[in-house]
Amino acid sequence: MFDSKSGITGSLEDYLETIYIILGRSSVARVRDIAEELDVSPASVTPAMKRLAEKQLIRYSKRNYIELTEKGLFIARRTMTRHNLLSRFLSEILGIEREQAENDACSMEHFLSASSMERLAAFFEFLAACPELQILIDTGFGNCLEVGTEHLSRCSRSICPLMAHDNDENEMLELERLIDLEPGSSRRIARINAGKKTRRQLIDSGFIQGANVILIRPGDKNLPFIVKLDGYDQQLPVLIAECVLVHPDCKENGEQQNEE
Amino acid sequence: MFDSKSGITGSLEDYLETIYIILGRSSVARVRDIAEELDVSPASVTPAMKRLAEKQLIRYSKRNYIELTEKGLFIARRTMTRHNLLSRFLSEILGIEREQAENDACSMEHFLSASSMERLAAFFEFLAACPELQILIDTGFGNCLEVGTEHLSRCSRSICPLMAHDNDENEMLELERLIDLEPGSSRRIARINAGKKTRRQLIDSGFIQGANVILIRPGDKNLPFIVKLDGYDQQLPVLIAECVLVHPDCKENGEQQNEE
DNA sequence: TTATTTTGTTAGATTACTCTAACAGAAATA
DNA sequence: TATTTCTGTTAGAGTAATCTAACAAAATAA
Repeated sequence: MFDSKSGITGSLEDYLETIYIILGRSSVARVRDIAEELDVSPASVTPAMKRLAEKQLIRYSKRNYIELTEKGLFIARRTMTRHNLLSRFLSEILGIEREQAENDACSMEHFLSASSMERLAAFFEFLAACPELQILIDTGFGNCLEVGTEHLSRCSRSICPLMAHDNDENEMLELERLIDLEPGSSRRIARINAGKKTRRQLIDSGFIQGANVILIRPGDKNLPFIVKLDGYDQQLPVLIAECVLVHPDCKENGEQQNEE
Repeated sequence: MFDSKSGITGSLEDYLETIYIILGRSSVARVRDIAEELDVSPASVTPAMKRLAEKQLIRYSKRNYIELTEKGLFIARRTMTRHNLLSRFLSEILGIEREQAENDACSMEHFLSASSMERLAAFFEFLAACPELQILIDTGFGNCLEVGTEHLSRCSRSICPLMAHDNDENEMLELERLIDLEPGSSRRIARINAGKKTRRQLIDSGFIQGANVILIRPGDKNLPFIVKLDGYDQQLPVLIAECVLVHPDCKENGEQQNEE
C-alpha cells in the first residue's frame, strides 16, 4: 500500500503531483480543480487534503486555496520526475504509444525506487552521450516495430552500420527451433518468431528471451509438446511451440545457467 | 486499485503468483505456505482465497489444498513473467542490485500493460540478437556505474569500439554548463555532472536528460539561480546549478522542442 | 485414548480510499 | 435584497486489505 520512500500512499502522491501541476498553470489550486484533474469526486478530495495537511505536505484550511509545503513540493516534483522517466522510457525506448505509456507510468511511478530512478536517469544521459546506442535503438529495435520480428534474425546485418559483419552467417544461423531439440536438451530462449497473437500467448506464459527451456516430450499431431520452463512444466500445442527459437548450446551461453 | 488487465487487484495477483510458485516446488499449496511466502498473517490468506475462488481463479474448499484453475494459472504465469521482465530489465540493463530490482519489480509488475510487456520482451530479444547493443550497455553504461558520470563525456570515445570517432572533439565539447548561458536561453539538459548526493537532488527535482531549461536569472553568491524547468519555476543554489550540463542549441536538438 | 501442537477459520477492529446524497457557505445574478 | 448557482464539506455507506485474538479442526505425540 505504501510507496517505496515517501511514507505516503500512491493516492496521496497523486494528489500532491496534481496540485503541483495545477499550480504550474493557475497560481491557485482549488478542490474542484484537483477533483477534475484526477477524475474523482470533490467529496474524495477534502479528506485527502486533510490527510496531506496532517502530514505537513500541504497548507490547507477549510474552503481555502491549497499550497504545497517545502516537503510536499519535493515529493510532488519527485513523483512527477519518476512519471516522466518511466513514460519516456516506455515511449522513446520501447516504442509504446504515448497514451499507453502515460497510463503505465501513472501507476508505476509510485513504486520506482530511488536507485532505479537514478539509473533510469543515467540511462538517458548515456543514450544522449552515445549516438551509436541511439542509432541501434532507433534503426534496429525501432524497425522491428513495423517489420515484425521475422526480420530480427537479420537485424545484426541490416540495421547495424557500426560494425563489419564478416562472419555473419554462422552467427545468425546458430539459432535452433525448440521443437527440433533432442528430449532432455536444455537451452535459453532466443526469441519468439510468431504473429502478434501467438507471440503474446507465448510471452504471457513465460517464453521470454533468456528463459531456460528443457525439452521433456516432443509432441506430435495428437500429443502436446511438454517442456520445463524455468523449472515449471508447461504444455504447448506443437504449432505454437514451433515459434520458439533457442540459442545454441555453446559455452558462451552456458555461463548464464546459474543466476546466483 | 485494479490492475491493467486481469480485473483483479494487485494483491490477488500476488496470491495467484505465490500459489504458482509454491506448486512449482511442493505439489500442494496450503494456507500456511502462502502466508509464509507472502509474509502475511494466515488470517489474511483465508479471505483472499475466498475472493479468488469466487472469481473462479482457484479451486478452494475449507481446510483443503488449493489449486489453480486454468484462468488462475494463466494470470499467475503472466504476472510472474511481468515480474521477471521488469526485474531483469532493472538488474541486467540498468545495473540495479538484484534484491532492489526484485523489490521494485514486485510492486510494478501489477501495472505493466500488455503492450509494454510485449515491447520489453522484444527489447530482450533484440538485445540478444544484437551483440553491439550488448557491448554498448555492458562496456559503456555498465562502466559508468563504477567510474561515475564524470567519465561520461568521454564515453563515446573510450567505450565504443564500434565506430571510428574522427570528429570526436567537437562532438563532445559542445556541452555547455547551464550557469554559463545567457538569461532567456532555452536548452535541453544533457546530464548531471555531480556526486551521488547532488545528482540525486537534481534528478529528484526534475533535472533529467531531455528536460527543457530556460535560464531566468543567473545567480550570484547571494541570490539563487532561477530557471524554468519544463514550464515550472525552480530555484537552485549556484553551486548545485553548476553541475547541470546542457546540449548545444543547434538544429539537431531544436527538433526535440515540441513533443506533440 | 488423551493431550499437545500445528493449521485454518472466524470475529472484530483498523486503515485507506472511494462514492452518493445532503447540506453549508460564497459568489454571481436577478 | 433575495435567489440561484457554484463550490466545498460532512455524513454515511461500501470495498479491499490487513491485523490480533479467540476458536476449531486435524495431525502428531505421549
